[in-house]
Amino acid sequence: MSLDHYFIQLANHKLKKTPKRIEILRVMNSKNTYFSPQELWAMLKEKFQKIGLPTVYRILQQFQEIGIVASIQKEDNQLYYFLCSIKHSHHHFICRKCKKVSCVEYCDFEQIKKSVEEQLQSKAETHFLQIEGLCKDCLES
Amino acid sequence: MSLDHYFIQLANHKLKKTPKRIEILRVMNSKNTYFSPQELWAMLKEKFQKIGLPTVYRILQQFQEIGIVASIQKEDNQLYYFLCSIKHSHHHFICRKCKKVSCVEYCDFEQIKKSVEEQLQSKAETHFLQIEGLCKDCLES
DNA sequence: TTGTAAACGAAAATCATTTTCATTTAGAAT
DNA sequence: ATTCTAAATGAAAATGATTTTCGTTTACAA
Ligand SMILES: [Mn+2]
Ligand SMILES: [Mn+2]
Ligand SMILES: [Zn+2]
Ligand SMILES: [Zn+2]
Repeated sequence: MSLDHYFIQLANHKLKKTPKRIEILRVMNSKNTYFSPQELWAMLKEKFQKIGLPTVYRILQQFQEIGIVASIQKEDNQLYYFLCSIKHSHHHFICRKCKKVSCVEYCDFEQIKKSVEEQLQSKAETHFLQIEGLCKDCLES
Repeated sequence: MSLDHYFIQLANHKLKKTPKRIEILRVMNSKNTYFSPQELWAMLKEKFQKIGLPTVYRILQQFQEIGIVASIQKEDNQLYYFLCSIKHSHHHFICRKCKKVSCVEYCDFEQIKKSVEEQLQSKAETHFLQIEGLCKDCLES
């Protein structure tokens, strides 16, 4: 996706187009993988003489708030973000080898919802689904 | 479920049947809700004059390793555990009001797996699904 | 009853994440 | 182009959950 798309979102939410934000977007947009704040920080330190880790955390949080990044859940309970501008509820496929993240729009939750509600007599309101495996590229290599 | 079931698992894995372990099992077995280590610690402090937080963390980890507790994922990225002895892959329904956790054995993942693998030409290996809503009791009250 | 590995508590360490606050900067207004 | 100001940032410290260390205690088998 074009960086301009993200710049427009920044403007829409009155977030300034700063060098740090631009670089984070550039790095994240160069690969479709998820990143930890520390990883991004390490990459940004190669380009900027001064760059604080809190800045990275802040920017990622803001990007999540304005809906251009999403986070994934890992066993280590740390924060991982990736670019995702889809607004409606959907899910993610994550390659366990290369960390690539792909959006999964298809999900027939109705069956499970129905089963849960019947068996437990409860109301299923939301669901979180994350799929892991090997992506096309990693399967081939 | 009877506490004896858990005591047998302790014995099977050569874990001693200590007062702290017994009490954690008793507390967790008294409600079908999830607990944070800190919550359990607070409850245990009422019964024991001396009880360290690391003990609670250690016991919960061990219980997870021997397959009598499982953990849930929350937005705050902290650890939450609940009693669950089901060995095979399944999912959980969590009541957002009372924190009750129910196991969900039904899941037709084949459809999504097929869709993902076709569209992304990837291999879907594992999936994590967590359902949130209101349980029977909380719906009624 | 005794021996011993396992369990435990206290204290400190670790480490990811957040807060504080003084300084700098993007971008709008002039 | 210059000025102004709220937003953005860095440095340092704080926070808070979780883990490690290590000396003492305990479960339980012999
Ligand atoms: Mn879904
Ligand atoms: Mn499933
Ligand atoms: Zn891959
Ligand atoms: Zn409930």
